[in-house]
Formats: sequence, structure tokens, C-alpha cells
Amino acid sequence: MLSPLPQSVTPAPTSAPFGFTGPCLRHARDEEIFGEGETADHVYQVISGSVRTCRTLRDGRRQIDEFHFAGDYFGLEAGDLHRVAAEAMTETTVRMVRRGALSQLAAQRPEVARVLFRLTVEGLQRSQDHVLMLGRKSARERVVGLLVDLADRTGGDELDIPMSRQDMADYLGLTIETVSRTLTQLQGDGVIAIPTTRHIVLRDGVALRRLAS
Amino acid sequence: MLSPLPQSVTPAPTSAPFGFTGPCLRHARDEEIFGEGETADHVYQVISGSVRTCRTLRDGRRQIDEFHFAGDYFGLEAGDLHRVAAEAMTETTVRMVRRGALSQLAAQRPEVARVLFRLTVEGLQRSQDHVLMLGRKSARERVVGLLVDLADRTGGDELDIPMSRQDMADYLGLTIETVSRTLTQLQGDGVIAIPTTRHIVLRDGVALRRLAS
DNA sequence: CGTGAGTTTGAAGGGAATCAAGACTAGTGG
DNA sequence: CCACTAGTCTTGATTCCCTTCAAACTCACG
Repeated sequence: MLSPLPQSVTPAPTSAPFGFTGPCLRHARDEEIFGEGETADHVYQVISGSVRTCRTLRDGRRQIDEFHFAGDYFGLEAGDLHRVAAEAMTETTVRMVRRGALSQLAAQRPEVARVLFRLTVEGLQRSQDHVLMLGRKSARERVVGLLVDLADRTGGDELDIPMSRQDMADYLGLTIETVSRTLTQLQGDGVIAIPTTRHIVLRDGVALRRLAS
Repeated sequence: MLSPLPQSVTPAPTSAPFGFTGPCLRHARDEEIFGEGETADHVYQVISGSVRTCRTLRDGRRQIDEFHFAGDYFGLEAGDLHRVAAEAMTETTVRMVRRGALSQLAAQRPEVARVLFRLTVEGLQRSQDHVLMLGRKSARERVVGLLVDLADRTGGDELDIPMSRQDMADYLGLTIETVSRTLTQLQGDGVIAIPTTRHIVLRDGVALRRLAS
């Protein structure tokens, strides 16, 4: 995975939902935003594009924790270090918020603290959904689950998939071959269409939601 | 899974770390503390004993999210409903804290809000560890991972396992047979000893921590 | 001492991984 | 514009780890 330097910096802080402020950085596809084990002195929010946060074992096995899209925030840690790495999946703009500034803001404005807390609890619940999926669901259920989740988050049945098959596999705890085969099967069953690799159409949302278990 | 009524209530609120107060309830083994889908108007803290939080699919597949021991809190939700069920694994005492009271306390005392926030972020990180384990680790790595985690949390290499093999399996995303076989193998390798079913001794912490990947 | 839930062990089967080509696709340069 | 190429994705054949099915064992408890 290549990790060139960030392309550009917007020096002027821009405002944001919940009053987060900070400079915006542009990242190219597959560029690292921060690495596993780096000091965590910023929290990030996706302005546009898409980000994956992941962890890699010494032998190279990789697990993607979460996909982040516009509005989502990521990079918050309990300790001093980032326990996950973050990489742009597409051309992406993120806002960086200093951790100190954020906790100060949260201390001054209770509604900011509340929003931050709620976002974190929601992240925990998403992670619990992920655990259920990885622990107890079949390959087919996992793939369908991801498609339905993407549809729910983008609000449409026409998905422009920002991630590669490898990303999907590493999120779902499967191999790239199994993801590919499963998608082909789903297309054969008529519940999805795959006009191009990065474009998937959910043709039967009801059936899919049933298949996701 | 039986769910008899709670055994007894301590009416007088008792104090607790972080200033949480509320009545304490005693629960028998396998008793339900709250169910999936019930309204979430309390947050809980384990005083003594051990609790599992889990989710069950319609067809009966079960995934345990987390094991909770003395001091741990659980049951916090972003929405109105409990998305997981909580059950006592052993004779257990829990403190119930009204959700409204807790958020009020957090609003008044910033240090309470901070502690609550940190605990939630830590829970998120534990869930992320769980995701990595379920997505990318072998049966052996998972079982060892659980044993090491239990040792780290209880601070000793002599484990009094509060959960059944089924609980371990449902936490690890495996079957009870695989858990049992794996434990037997680990004993055969000399890295653990199993004097009784509910008592496991870690004989080689270094080797085990290596095996956990 | 019988009884039954929980656990262990064995044998067979299956779902996903691995190994291995082949087919696309996007980007490159002639 | 179109080969050329590298990377990504798909498809096929085989393998293997874990599950499933089945039975024996253990131990707490009446």
C-alpha cells in the first residue's frame, strides 16, 4: 500500500457540524491518513470521499474495522496511540481537529460533549453489529449485509462502491475470491445487478434485507 | 435459558466508583438482567459476579458481545431500546443507575462525563479487538486470546472460568466442540492445564501471548 | 446410585480458503 | 488510436479447518 505525502492543505480553518473546526487535508486514493501505532493527537471527520480504518497482524492478515463516509468521524482513541490505521479509499478530504481543542470544546459546550458521546456509542453499536456478522453469519449473509448497510447509509439502491473487492473481503472476514463468487451468485439469483465492478444495483431490497438475517 | 425473577433488591442506594448510585440487584445464574429489545432506562455496573451481553438471531444463532466482571458497566445505549440482552453467568450483584440520573450527573460533573466517555471508548476498542479476532484469527488463536484476556483482566494465571463452554464458543464465533478440542490440544501442548472444567491454569504465559497473535 | 446437563471425543461432511488460471479494466506509451 | 501492461476481478479445482452428527464420558445432585 503506497503512502505518499498529503497533497494539499487548506490552512484556513472551516466550520463544521457540531462546531468542529480545523484545517482540511486532501488525500489521494490509498494514501495513509495515519498509521497504526502513531500518536493520536487529532480526530478526523470525512468531508468528502471515503476512508477505511484497519488493523494488520504481523503476518499480514488485515481486518477493516469500519468504512467512513462524508460526515463520519474517526481516529478517536482512549490512549495516546492510534490502534488502527486510516487510509483514503478514494480521493478524500478530511478535517483534522486537535484532540486538545476538541476536549476543551466539549468541556465548554455540553451539547458538543453530548454529540461526541452519542457518536461514540453509535460507533460501538456498529462494531457490535460487525461482531455478530463475523461471529455468526455465512459468507452470503455478510456480503448482503454490507450491501444493505451501504444502501442505508447512502440512501439509494444504486451503489457506487468506493472500495475494492479486497477491502470488502477484509471488512467481512472473507477472501477476495469468496466475495467475488458470492456477488456473482447474488446476481444470478436476480437480487442484485453488477453493471460494472464498482457499481452495484440492489434490485430486490426486501429479499436482500431478509437474506442479511 | 431460564429467566426467573430477580432474587432480592437492596433498596438503599449505595455509592460507587465515579459517583454512580442506585439500588443493587442480585441475579441467579443464567437469569436475564434485561432482554434484547426492552426499553433501556437503566445503565448497569457489575458489583460482583459476571455478566454476558449477547444478541440472538431469529434462527437461534447467538453471539456474545462481551463478558463483564466486577467494576465493568454495561447496558448503555444510543437509542431507547437495549440492542443486546444481559444475563448473569454466575450469582451476580449489579447496580442499576437510572439513565436520566446518569446524564444529569454527567451534565453537572464534567469528570463523570469524562470517565463515562473514556469507558465507552475503551468498550469500542475492545469491540474492535473482538472484530479482528473473529474476522481474521484461527480457532486456536481465538481460544488463546480469550484465556489471555481473562488472565489480564483478573490479574492471575489461575483462571476460575465463570462461563460455560457454550458461552466461550458463542463469544469466539466457534462451536462448543471446537472450543473443547482446542483446549484439549493446548493442554496436550503443555501451555495450559485444566484441573477441572471451570478451572484453567496458564502454564506458559509467554508462549500463549505469542500464540494469540 | 441413578439421572441429566455439560463436556469431551470420534467420524464424516461442508463451506470457505487456497492454489491456479483466465478475463477484464484502466492506465501508458508508441 | 490501439497494442501493451499491470493490477484487479472472476472462475475453476482442490484442500482443509471447522462444523455437524453421534456417542461416550464426567460430575454434581437428588
